Amino acid sequence: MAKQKTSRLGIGELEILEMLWREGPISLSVAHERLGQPIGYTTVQTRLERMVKKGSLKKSKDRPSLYSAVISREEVNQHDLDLLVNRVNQGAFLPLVAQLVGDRSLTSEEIDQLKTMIAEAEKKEKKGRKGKKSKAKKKQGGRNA
Amino acid sequence: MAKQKTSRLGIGELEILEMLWREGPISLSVAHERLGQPIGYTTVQTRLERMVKKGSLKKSKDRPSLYSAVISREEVNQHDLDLLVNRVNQGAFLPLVAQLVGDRSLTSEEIDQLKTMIAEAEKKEKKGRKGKKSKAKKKQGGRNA
DNA sequence: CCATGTTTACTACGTTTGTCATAAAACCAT
DNA sequence: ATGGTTTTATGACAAACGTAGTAAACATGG
Repeated sequence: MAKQKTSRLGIGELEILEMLWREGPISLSVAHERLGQPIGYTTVQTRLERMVKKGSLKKSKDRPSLYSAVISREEVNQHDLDLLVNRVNQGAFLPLVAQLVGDRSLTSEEIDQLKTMIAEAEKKEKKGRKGKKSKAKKKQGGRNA
Repeated sequence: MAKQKTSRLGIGELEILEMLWREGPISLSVAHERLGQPIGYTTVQTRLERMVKKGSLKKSKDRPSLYSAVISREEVNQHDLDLLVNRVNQGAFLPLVAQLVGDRSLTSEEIDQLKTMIAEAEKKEKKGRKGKKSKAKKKQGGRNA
């Protein structure tokens, strides 16, 4: 199997995707507007078209064609998150959570949600520990090589 | 205020940085080895040099020059994490934590650490609530029109 | 039908990035 | 000093990207 290209989207592509995620399927003219930035009309067209060609966007058959993202915000986030996790200490994800949690002041609601989340995880952990004999954590140890 | 360049590092640069983070200051020849991949010697040289020129790496004056990352793993992670957070529902970070926590089976140690982490945050929250009057999270609604 | 405005297609150009070849320089063992 | 090895310096080329101009196709009010 081919070398699993890292396939990270460039910042430019992300910019387009972000717009489409929040604006939904839109025409080129609208895209140009919504993108704000002092950027040429055909420039946006080119960027959009290239992404269509690469498969990250699709274009509807409507008269003013509507462009929309093929990959969801969640998928991209998941992917980026994975890359991030694999970049931190041998795949440990706690440092990331720590950064996430430590860098902002949380509201008590958020704290509650976090607690719930942990409780969930704990329940799962207990079950896993009882049901199967030592599940051992997922493989993400030594990357591809 | 100028438009806050997104400045995301490309995947290629990240690859180099990752190597340097884990290997520490190393010479070109070592870098070539450690990078593993079937890649030409001078290719690595070029990539390294370009990054030096751009300021993301620095080269020592030793005889076989040693290359090292200028930005830390933490800084990059922090930055990427911020971008990620801003991409998720209006800056909400909980979805990310949820993904992080939900996608893997945690050990009880990890769960403990998470609890500790939450406790910390809670302490901070209480204190903040007493000291200042309602923090109110800042929105990040419309960009530059 | 036709002038005019909108949408789409095609072409072009400069920069960045990945890939590498050549070759000059510096180093080292004999 | 001399030849082989390692390190460093340059030059190149193609693909990807951001930017945008030109023009063909299409739609529409008159």
